[in-house]
Formats: sequence, structure tokens, C-alpha cells
Amino acid sequence: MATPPPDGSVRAAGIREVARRAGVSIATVSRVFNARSTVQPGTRDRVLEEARAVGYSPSPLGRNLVRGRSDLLGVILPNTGFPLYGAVLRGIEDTIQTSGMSVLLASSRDDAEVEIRAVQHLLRHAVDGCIVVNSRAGSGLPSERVYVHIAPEDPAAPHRVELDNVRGGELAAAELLAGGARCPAYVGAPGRESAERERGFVTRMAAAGRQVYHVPGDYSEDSGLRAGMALPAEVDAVFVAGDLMAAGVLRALHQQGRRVPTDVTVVGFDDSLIAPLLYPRLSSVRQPAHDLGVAAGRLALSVIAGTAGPDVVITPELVRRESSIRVPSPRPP
Amino acid sequence: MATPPPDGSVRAAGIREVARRAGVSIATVSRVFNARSTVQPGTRDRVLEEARAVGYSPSPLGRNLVRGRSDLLGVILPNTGFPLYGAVLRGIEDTIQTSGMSVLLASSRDDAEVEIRAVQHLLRHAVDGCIVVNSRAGSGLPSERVYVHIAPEDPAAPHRVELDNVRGGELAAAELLAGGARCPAYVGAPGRESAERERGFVTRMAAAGRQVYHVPGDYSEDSGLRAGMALPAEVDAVFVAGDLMAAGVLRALHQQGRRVPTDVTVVGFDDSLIAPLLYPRLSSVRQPAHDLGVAAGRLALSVIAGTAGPDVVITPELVRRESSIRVPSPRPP
DNA sequence: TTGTATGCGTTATCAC
DNA sequence: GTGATAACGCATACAA
Repeated sequence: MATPPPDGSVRAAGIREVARRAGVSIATVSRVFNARSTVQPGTRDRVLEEARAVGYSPSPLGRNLVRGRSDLLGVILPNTGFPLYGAVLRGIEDTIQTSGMSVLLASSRDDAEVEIRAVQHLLRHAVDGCIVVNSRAGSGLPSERVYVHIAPEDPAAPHRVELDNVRGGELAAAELLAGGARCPAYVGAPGRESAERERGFVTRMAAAGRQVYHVPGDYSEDSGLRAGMALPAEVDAVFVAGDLMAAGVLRALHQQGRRVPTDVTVVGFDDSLIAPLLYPRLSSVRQPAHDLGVAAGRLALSVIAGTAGPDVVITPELVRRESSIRVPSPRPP
Repeated sequence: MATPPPDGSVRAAGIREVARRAGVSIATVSRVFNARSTVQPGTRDRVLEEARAVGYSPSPLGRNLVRGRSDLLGVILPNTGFPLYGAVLRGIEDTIQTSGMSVLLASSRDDAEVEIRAVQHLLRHAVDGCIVVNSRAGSGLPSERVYVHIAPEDPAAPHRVELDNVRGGELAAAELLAGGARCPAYVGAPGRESAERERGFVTRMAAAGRQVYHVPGDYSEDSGLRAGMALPAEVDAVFVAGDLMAAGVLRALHQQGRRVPTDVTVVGFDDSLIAPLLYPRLSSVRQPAHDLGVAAGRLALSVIAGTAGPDVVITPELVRRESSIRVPSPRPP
């Protein structure tokens, strides 16, 4: 048959090769693969047949160049290694890969400057859109493309997916009150999320006539340990803004000989995978990271398609474990 | 609304615009940005000046098309959400982003078929190379591009980065023996890694005249719980192939009223972030996931550059905590 | 319905 | 050292 070009065997077959074999123009081949306009069924089948024969499918590279967009979705995480973000990432990936898209990854390191640079980098790669987790730059991002924000600091950022943190705080308050809390404390952290959790917690506690001690932290276990040590002696119930920090609080209480949940009840936040492993098992307000990722992926897909769906607010639930169940026991004098 | 056509005002300046303003040809502009051949300092400065003025830098899209490769590195993880893999991912990212590359993500779900499809997908995007974690397909991957394997099942896979699992088993054995182990058990899992850990463990134990009970598991906490329950009464030391599974073992021992480390000493594997949170704090053979990622990133970079470095074997260390130190427990369960 | 021709933004190969 | 110009693989306006 036709003499193949010297390097023909190695090089992946292109649109030209398929067109030649099917006896049509490359435009027709392109049309077949871009189900936009109509192609005569016979021609179409012939093209598909030959394409399959040579293992052809349109190269993303050429396609990207001419369309000015890729089938890539940029995802910007504060820290790629943090388990919670890993779960979000997986939710995103699970969702978008069914529509043939892929994730291009970047990190922001909780720094607005770095975040913006990362976004610019992704934009240069013509990502169809970006999902930004815990954005610091918020609406200050280059505006040429689609964004979906998961729990951004900026309350004005568009296309949001987030947890109802206020509600989370209320749930924690209700749980601790049910456990007989008389003197509650909140171990918080910087940022909007913690502030909202605290608001819900304090409001609900105030409604029950309780005032809340505020103890600062930074989500780290160590800061939880310090916070736990600094807890006033009269505190008998603690709501902690994050599970890892709660691990520190539990340890501090332990070291002080204060029994959980007998003397002090504790509720964490996130319901991360460490919660059921702690001693005692930690009750926690569940932050469904995977669901957040799924919702963000869906929203991104719809915004990219032009059918902008509404923002998503996920309602948290409380996962009750040992740390908040005040077992009846002889009270020490 | 449908995707808006790129409006002229926002459109990024291209190589032509820069060439025009600098009064040179586009070839010269290209040369300036590809520090390959030489350009007269004066011309060079003028080009750089104008490029900065219009905010130009070469578009990855055009560049990818003509070079047949991107500045993307494919990373294939069994499961994006698993913390250990998250740490690996971060190590990779930290390393390659300093050379301007980005991570294109994919999942294999521990399935050779899925893994191969993922690789093909990445290949079509012209990734410069792939890092595959815990590959099931091994050397059966399409061979047209660079691969770096982190802990592949296939012992024949090229460009490997992995932990010395045998050594890890030896370390665990030594630790348990130092704690007075007389009757040790190993809680394992399917796969090459666990088998190697067991080999090191058994060998070292045999040298000390100890025989090892084998109990099967699958890395899950639940399987650890079951394994812990199935442990023969005479066992006084347990080495568990993974920390999460070790959490299950600890809980089972707890429930049986067997005190750790007083009655039974325990050593886990991975030294994941849950190890220091368990009760008692778990001694564990450290698997430096971040370091593995860094090493893989470096190796990938070098292989892509053509200077294939040697394979990397990382030597594990034992992190000693409470669970392996046989002393009277301060606080009974 | 189909083919022709142009352009996407860049690099690389030639000449000069 | 520098400038034309031909690819790269594809989508699409326009013509037929």
C-alpha cells in the first residue's frame, strides 16, 4: 500500500491521517469529533472507523491552542498535604473526571500573594476555571476566568461552597448544654470560619443564660494543649474550633487530671479521621470535606457551562461520641 | 450565557506585539525567552523592556504544541484523599514547582486498568513525565514517556523511589525485643510492602530465637480490630504493618483488658499523624512520605533532563513513643 | 453536507 | 546576531 513516512510508525496518528484514510477533509473529521454541526451518517461512520483503526482522538494540545481553553480545572489548596484538603480534592476529582476534565494543582500556603501568583500560572495554562479553597485573595483574583470558592475568607467572593459554620456552633452548644454545661469555653482560631462558629456557639449559650470563655488558638495541637492548660478551673464544657486542636485540649485536661467527659465535656470541629481515634473518642461537628469537593466540582462544571447554579451551603451535623456524653457518676466533693 | 468570545481588550499580548514594539522579529523575541542562542545585549534589553511593559511571557499553549511536551508532571495516586499520599503529593509539588512545572493529577484506585487509562490520559496532555505511586501496572505502562515509581508492586519497574521495608521490619523487631518480647506477632496486609516488612521482622526475630505469629489484615482500622481480637493470649508484642490498623489493634487490646505497653508492646508503621494521638502514643517505623515525594520529584526532574540519577532507597527510622516502652502504665485503661 | 483556507502562539530551520 | 517562514494539530468562518 502507501509507503508510510520514515517516522510514521512511532508518531501518533493525527487528524490528517484519518482524513486521508477516510477520504474526507480534515474539517469533516474535526466535525465528527466536535458533535457541533451535522455530518452525514455514512461519512461519520467511515471517519469513526478509520479513527479507531489508527487509534486517533483529537490532541488536547492543538485543541487548546485554537480554543483558548483546556479541559483542565485549576485547584488551589492552602496546603496539599493536609488531610481535610485531601478529601476536598478527592471530591472534586471524583466529580469532574466523569466529564473528561483533569485537575491541575497549585498551593497557596495561606498567602494571598502566593495564591494570586498560582492563579496566574493556572490561567496561563488556560484552565477552564479554578476552585480555590480557603482563599485569602477572595475577589481580588484576576477576573478573566471562572472561580468557585470553598470557604473563602472574603464574604464577597462569588460562587461559594461552604459549611454553615454558625449552625455548627449552635449544634456544639446544644450538645454541650444537653450534657449539662454550666460554664462553657470556646477555643478558637484566627479567621472568618472560627469567628462564625463562635458566634453560633455564643448565641445559643447566651440564650441558655450561659456566658462563654474565649481562649485563643491556631488550629494546631500544640495551641490546643496550651489552651487546655489555660482553661479556668470552673469550665465544665469546651467547644474547640478544630479536631487537631481538640486533641491538644484533651491531652491537657488529661494531664491536669480532669476527666472527660465526667468533669469536662468536649466537642471538636471537622470530624476528621482522628476524631474517633482519640481518647476518649471525640464528639465533633462534621465538616463533610468530600461533599464540599463534590459540590464545588459540580458548581464549577455548571458555571463553566454557562448555567451558573446557586451557591451551596452545607448544613453540618454533630457526630456524638464519648467526649460529650456526661456519664452519670458519683460527683467528687 | 454561553462562553463569551475573548474580547480584545483583555486578550494577553502575544509575541508579535512585543516584537513590533521592540522593533525586532518574533524569532528574536523567542530567542530572548529561550536563553538558548545568543542575542545582542542591547536588543535583548529592549525586548525584555517591552515584554514587561505589556506583561508578556510565552504562552504554554503555543509552546506545548510546537515542542510536543508541556511543563506538566503527571502524578498518579491510588487515592487522592489518603493522608499519606497527600504528604507525598506535597513533597513532589514542593520540589518541582521551583523549576516552573505543575502537577496534573490522576487516580488509579489501586486498579491496574484504571491506572493505565489514567496514564494514557496524562500522556495525551503531553506531560513531561509521570510519577506513579504504588503502581499496579508497573512496567506494563505505555513506554513513550518518563516514569518514576514510588513503591511499585512490580519489582522490575524502572526509576524507583522507595522505603527499605525490610529494614523497617528489622527496626520494629529490635525495638520489641528490647522491650522484652518473647512471643511476637505480625499483623500484615496484602502486597509486596507488607511482605518485605514481615521478612525483616521475622528474620530478626528468628535470630533472637523467637517465632512470629502471622495475623492477616488489610490496613484498615477495622481489620486491625479483628486482628487484635484474634491475637493468641501468649502474644506479648505486636508489629502492625500500618498505623491505622495499629489503632484497631490497640483498641482491641484495650477491650480485652490487656494493657499496652505493660502486657503487650506495639509498634506500628508509617508514623502517620495519628500515631502520636493514639492512646497510648504509638511507636512507629517512620515512613517519610514528604521525603519520598521530594526524592521522586528530584528523580523525575533529572530523568526528564536526561541525566538519569540512581534509584533512591530511603532508610526508615523508628520513632519511639509509649506503646513500645515496657514500664508500669501510669494509668490503667 | 462538505471542502478550503486561515489562524491560534510558539519554536526551529534556514538563510542572510 | 537577526529575520523570514515553515511546522505543530486542530477548529471554524466562509464558500461551494
